[in-house]
Amino acid sequence: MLESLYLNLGQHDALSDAEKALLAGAMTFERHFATGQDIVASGSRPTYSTLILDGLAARYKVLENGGRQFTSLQVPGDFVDLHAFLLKTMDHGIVALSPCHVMFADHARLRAITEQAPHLTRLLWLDTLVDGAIHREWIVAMGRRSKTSHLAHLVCELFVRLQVVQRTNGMSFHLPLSQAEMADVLGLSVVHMNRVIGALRKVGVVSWANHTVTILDWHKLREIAEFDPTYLSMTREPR
Amino acid sequence: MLESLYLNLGQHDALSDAEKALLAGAMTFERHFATGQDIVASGSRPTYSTLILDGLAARYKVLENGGRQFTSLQVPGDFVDLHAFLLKTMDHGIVALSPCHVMFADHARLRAITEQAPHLTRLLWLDTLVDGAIHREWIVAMGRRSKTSHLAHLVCELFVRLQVVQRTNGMSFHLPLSQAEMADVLGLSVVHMNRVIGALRKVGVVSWANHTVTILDWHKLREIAEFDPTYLSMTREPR
DNA sequence: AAGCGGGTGCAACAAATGTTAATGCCTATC
DNA sequence: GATAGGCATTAACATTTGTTGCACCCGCTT
Repeated sequence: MLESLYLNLGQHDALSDAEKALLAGAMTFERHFATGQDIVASGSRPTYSTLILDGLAARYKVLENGGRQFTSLQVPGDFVDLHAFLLKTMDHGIVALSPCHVMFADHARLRAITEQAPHLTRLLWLDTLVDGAIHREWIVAMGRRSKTSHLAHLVCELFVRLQVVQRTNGMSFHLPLSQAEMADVLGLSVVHMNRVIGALRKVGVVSWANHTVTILDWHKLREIAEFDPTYLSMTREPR
Repeated sequence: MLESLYLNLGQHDALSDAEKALLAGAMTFERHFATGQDIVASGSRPTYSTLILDGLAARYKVLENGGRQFTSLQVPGDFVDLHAFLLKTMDHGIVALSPCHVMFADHARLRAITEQAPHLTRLLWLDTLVDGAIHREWIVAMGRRSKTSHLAHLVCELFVRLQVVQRTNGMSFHLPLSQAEMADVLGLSVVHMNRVIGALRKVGVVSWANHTVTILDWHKLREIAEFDPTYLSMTREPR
């Protein structure tokens, strides 16, 4: 059941059986969310953190004018709100972008892990640090990349992250977002999002239909994106 | 000497004298950096983390076309690269935006803190989580705010953060960035950066000259920015 | 079968933003 | 006190991005 979490945390450093047991012990109940449902509400003060077992979710904020911006995409094996364990108050919401199967980790038990299991604590901390590294990469993409490059970068990132948790199929992966939702990821209008996807298609690096993205030319895609996966910390070393 | 760090960490939860001593004990030597110097190089694998005692620094990435994007601004009391303690490899550089006085915390001693001082460990973890929260707010600003609102939001954020570490002077603070550097924060051209600063001046909410920003109308500025400081976690509560 | 709704795709035009270039004001330096 | 360089500011023009509106397709319901 927690295989994705073990794959996710275990990509950075070895995870012992005892540590896996501690993680499993922190888990409480499971739940399913339908597409579009809020998994965590902005402003709430959760007493548990949410692990995605299956499905795709996103963090988002909404402005007064109604504009929505996604600040991250979360794949299976990700804690969507591990930060709330210490930040306490959610300053953003989390929405299910597909049917989501999740499991809740109790904050009191996470706290016990920080008291008794330093190495596992560091791995959980690291998980949130990688989150931050992804945020920084998104900031760079939004500020200084062309929109085509930004989208290419996102495709590279998602492919690599999904590969870690074994959610890719050859060079394809499932991406259930509508173009309107993609626009809220890149910070564009729907019309322009459509243009940018068209541009990536036109140069022949991806096919994109029926919510399935297939990378046709990884080398060229990576070049357009200037994608360097260093920020994902995928090397296994002592932490 | 470490007063800014204590103020920064202590804003989220009480910091005991024993914890202050542990932090002080993790520190090694100090150093000064001149404006424009790299404090940490991209791609390096530091064995210590850098605390800013005084001055302003920024994280940045540079793209192949020469474009630079700052991903954060760091004020006194901030660890600029605490994440490198666990991420190991720097995927971005850190540059001094003013003369910087810094002090280095040894990673081996930070690791000892994670083994022996769970509460302090959580506070350090929290510090990196607030970093992430700021990143998310920047993503929203870049994606969905008007440029004027983005700049207003940045001014609000910097004012509040500098106030915590007692670097404000009434409603003014020192901001040593040139407009070209500001453009690399907001992801704009220099010319447009100038237009946006002009727009904020024109509505009379700030004066901005000689690297000094003065907030003339906090209420209105906050309104333009839709600034809500929740994401900075400035409430003191058990963590 | 007809109608509805959501999503994609596209065209025409409007607005925002980038580029290039010029001007003027400082300050450091010789 | 002359000069050069960095920076802020503005203008004119080019490019990118947003807005509005519509056509089309597909799955679903009536």
